[in-house]
Amino acid sequence: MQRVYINKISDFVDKDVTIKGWLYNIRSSGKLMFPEIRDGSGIIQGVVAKSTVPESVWEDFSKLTQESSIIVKGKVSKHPKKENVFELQINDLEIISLAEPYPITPKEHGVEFLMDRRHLWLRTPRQVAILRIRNEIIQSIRDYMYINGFILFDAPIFTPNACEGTTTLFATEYFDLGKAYLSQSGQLYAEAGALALGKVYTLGPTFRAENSMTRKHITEFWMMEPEMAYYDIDDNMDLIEDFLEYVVSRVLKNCAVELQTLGRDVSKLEKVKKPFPRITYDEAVEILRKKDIPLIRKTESGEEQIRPFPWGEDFGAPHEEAIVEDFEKPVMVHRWPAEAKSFYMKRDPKNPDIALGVDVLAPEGFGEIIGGSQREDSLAELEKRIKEHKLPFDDFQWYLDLRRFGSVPHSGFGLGIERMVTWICNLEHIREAIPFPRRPNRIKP
RNA sequence: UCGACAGUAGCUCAAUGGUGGAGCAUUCGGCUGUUAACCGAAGGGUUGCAGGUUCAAGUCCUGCCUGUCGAGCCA
Repeated sequence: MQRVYINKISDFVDKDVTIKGWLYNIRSSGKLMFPEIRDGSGIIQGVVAKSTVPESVWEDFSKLTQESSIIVKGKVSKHPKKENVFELQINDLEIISLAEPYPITPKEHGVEFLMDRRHLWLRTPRQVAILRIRNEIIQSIRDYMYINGFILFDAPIFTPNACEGTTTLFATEYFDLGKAYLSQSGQLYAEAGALALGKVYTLGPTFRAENSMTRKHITEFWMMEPEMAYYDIDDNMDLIEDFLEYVVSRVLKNCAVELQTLGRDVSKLEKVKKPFPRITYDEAVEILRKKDIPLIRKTESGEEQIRPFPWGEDFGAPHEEAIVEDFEKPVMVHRWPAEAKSFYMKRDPKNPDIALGVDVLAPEGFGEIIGGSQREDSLAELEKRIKEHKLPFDDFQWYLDLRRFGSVPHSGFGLGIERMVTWICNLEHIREAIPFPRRPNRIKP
C-alpha cells in the first residue's frame, strides 16, 4: 500500500494509503474515535469505527497517548461536512512507540514553559508552519541569488576583531593566537569576494553579545549579505526592492497553507510590489517633525523630550513606526547622518556629513529588516576613518588592500533572516522564527 | 544595563488581610460524526526563596532569584 504525505492527500481520494506519523490528538465518541495524525507535512483526521475494525485495532487506539508514533492504513475520503478537507477511514494501526505522558497539550501554555520544551514545541502546527515558511524564504533567497548571477561566498565565523567595532562580541580562546571573536557580520569578507567574483552573497549565522531583551533581538541569528562591485547606493536599492518582491511572492505562491495556519492577512503581503518608497533621512526627519514625534533622551532625573526632532539623531522604535505607518510597503530610508553610521560607509560626494547608507523598514511596524550602504572605496578616506574610530589598524590591512588594488565603487546590504520570518509570518516575537533561539537568558535546549 | 509588571496544582488562571478554588491534563466510567469534543467521578498544593509587620499573610513591607514587557544597541 502506498505511503503518502498528508499535504498530498487530496491526490488519493478513495484510494487506500499508508500514513506514517504521530498522534496529535484524539477524540472519542463511544464506538467512534477521531484520531488526529500529523506527519510533518500536515494533519489529517482519522475515523475509527468499532464496528468495522478488528478488536485489536480498536483496543490499540484506546491506549494511544499523544505523540505516540504510529503507522495507519485506510481509505482517503472527503469530509462529510467540510469542503476541501479529507479524512482517513482507518482499518489498521501499528504502534511504533507508545509515548510517555506528553507535556504540551493542545491547550494554552506560557512562553517559558514552551521554550523549556522547544524541542517538542516544534511539533505543533503553528511552529511547523513557521519553519516551513522559513525554509521557503531561505530557498527563495538562494534561488534569487543564483538566477541573478550572485556567487555564494561563505565568510568565516572566527574573526580576529570586531567587524564594525561597535557591538559587543563573543570571545573565545584561539590556540596560541590569543582571542578570536564570533563574527557579527560577513560583510568585510564579502567585499573581498565582490572584488574577486563581481557579485557575491554570504548566508550564515552571526553573533551579537548585546544584552538585548526585546522581541526583535536574538544573540545568534542568520544573515544574508550580498555585496556587488560597481554598484552605487541607488543600484543597491534597486536590488533590495526587486529581491524583497521576489521572496515575498515566492512565499505567497508556495506557502498558502502555512500562511493560513498562522492566520496571516496575505492581502498585506500582496501589496509588497515594486517600487518601494525611498525617502532620505532629511525627509524622514520632516515626517517626524510634522507628526510632532520628539526625541526622547535619558537624563539623571528621568527623561526629556526634545522637539522638534533634531537632525543627526538615530531613530528609535516610535520614530520607525511613525515613518512607516503611512506606507503599505517596505520603506527605504537612505542618506543618513554620517555620525550615526559605521566607519565603512561612503560619504555623499555632495555632502560629507551624509553617509550613503540605507535602512529598510518592514511594513506593519516590524521595524528594520535590512541595513545596507555603498562602501568607502578611497584608501585615504578609509584609513582616516579607521583611525578616527580607533580600530586596530593592523587587523584592517587586508581590508585596506581592497582599496589599494583595483578599488571600485561597491555596495551591499545585510538581511536579518529571522526578522524577515517574523514579518512574513506576523509573529509577536522573533524567538519563534528560528528552531532554537539563543537569547541572553537562554542557551538550552 | 535601566524601568514597569509578574511568580498559587503537571498546564492556564481565580481567591476583600480571615478554612487555597476552577478549566484543561492524568486515572476510571458514559456516549456512532467529534473539532482545544462533551457528561459524571477520583487523585493532585511547603502559594519562587529568605526575613519582617500582624491575633491572623497567597494577599502588606524589605532583600534575593526567575520570567515577561518596554528602553538603548542593531539584522
